[in-house]
Amino acid sequence: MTQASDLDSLIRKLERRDVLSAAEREALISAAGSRESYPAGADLVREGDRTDRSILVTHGFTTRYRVLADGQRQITAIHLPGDFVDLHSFLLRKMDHSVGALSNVRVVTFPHANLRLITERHPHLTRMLWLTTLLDGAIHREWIVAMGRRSALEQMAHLICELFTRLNLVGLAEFDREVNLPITQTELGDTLGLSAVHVNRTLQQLRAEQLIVWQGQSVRVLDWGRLTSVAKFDPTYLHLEREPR
Amino acid sequence: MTQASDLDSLIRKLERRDVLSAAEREALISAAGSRESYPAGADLVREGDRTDRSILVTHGFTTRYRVLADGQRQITAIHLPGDFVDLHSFLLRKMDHSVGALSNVRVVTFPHANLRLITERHPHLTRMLWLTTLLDGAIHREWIVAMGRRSALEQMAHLICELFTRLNLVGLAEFDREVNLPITQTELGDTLGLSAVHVNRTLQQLRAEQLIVWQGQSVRVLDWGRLTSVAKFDPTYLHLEREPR
DNA sequence: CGAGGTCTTGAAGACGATCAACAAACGTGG
DNA sequence: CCACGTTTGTTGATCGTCTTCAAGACCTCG
Repeated sequence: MTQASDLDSLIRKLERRDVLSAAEREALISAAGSRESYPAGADLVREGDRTDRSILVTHGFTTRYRVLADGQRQITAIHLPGDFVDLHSFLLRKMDHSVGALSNVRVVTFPHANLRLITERHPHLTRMLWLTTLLDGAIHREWIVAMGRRSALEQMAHLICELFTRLNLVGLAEFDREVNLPITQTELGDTLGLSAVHVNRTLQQLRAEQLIVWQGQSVRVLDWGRLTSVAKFDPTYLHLEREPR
Repeated sequence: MTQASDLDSLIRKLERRDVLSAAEREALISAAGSRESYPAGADLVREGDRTDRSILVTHGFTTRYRVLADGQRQITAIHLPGDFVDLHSFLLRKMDHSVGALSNVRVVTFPHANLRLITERHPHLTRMLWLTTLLDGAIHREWIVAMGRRSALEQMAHLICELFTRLNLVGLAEFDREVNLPITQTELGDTLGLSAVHVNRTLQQLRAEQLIVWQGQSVRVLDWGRLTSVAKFDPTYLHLEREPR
């Protein structure tokens, strides 16, 4: 069964934005269903699926992606522990994208029936769950800005800044230490809308400018200040303030 | 004061996705606050604002946009009548983008206090409002796919297909008739992440291929089937099915 | 009628894609 | 523990899409 500690990242993420009552934490824990594991490369959900549950990542990394008719692939979101991969399926019902595992992942499922109960009994907790999907939307908008108006170098730097900040939030990154990012250059290309070759050259440029070290899955930011300035990274869109919501 | 008919587009948009009870329609109407008007070019909301209300467009077109330090601009959403421009400000609190009027617009405001009451008394209506922000997110994802993996021509065709479909939903477009789109080529460029010059050439190509006629603000699709196939437009992401949510 | 915004066109150049080949790292089974 | 096959990363050369710059036409509205 699900253990309370599985929800630590989620609760940490929520409590960064507002206070949760003990009753709300309880409600969240009792809404959780089964634990599951998926190997790297597996699909957790497929485009077109109609599921009766939403999935929370507890360990590992996943992506939302779509594959076009000609085989081209675009990743539209990267999920870290504490992120729901498809909370929107609770109301959208039919998946308009797939969800794949970047690394081996462990998840906890939330039956939609239980989520519905939360919306009927816990207005504030409902708003907090709603908030997590709004944060998704804010990140989507930032990616649109990056894809539309930033160079490959800026875009890459921006993604690294975002991932570090979000990982830090759930205790998985310190800004001056190396971090584990299980994502290949091909996947980075599918995320940023670039070719894998150009991703490679962009990373080399970031390395040449002494901004990062990226070897295998280990990434280290050498100069956070300069990286954020290259990226024009402003974390406002992550809404990190704790306030009544 | 707000008239019930101001909410027609919103209610039409919601009822396309699920049934609303009379009590829910009432609750929505009584949650509405003042009516306001803005001239084309005005800002309804500015990045950094903390507002105590959310805005619903009843007439006209608006955009969400961000301006980068170097003056570059990126539009991240286009709103039609029946769309909330910033329902997310109810929970995100601080705006991470601005909202501008593409045309003269009329709006109805919803004080956050009233929205909060809805979340406390009307679980299903709350889910429907939540749903509208999830639809925003789904559209964002589709734009990310378009920006990352589609050519300028495909991207432009896709945007036209999306706008026609969304306008049709609120009774403002027939697929074989001309439609009023108050958006300049510069603004199209800021939407698609292209230069205004390239937007111009892309539109000329769509015209040369007998797909559209676009003169001033009047747009007419000449061959919906071929346009959707050029755009690889699949409306799944707009979640047009009516079902329990 | 004039002025500012919008649209259009041409020329040159940059950024990133594509193609191709090879090196390095990884994992799997023998 | 090594051999081998596969995935991932790296490099060079060429190509194409889209950008930038610049100028002129058109249009709308005071």
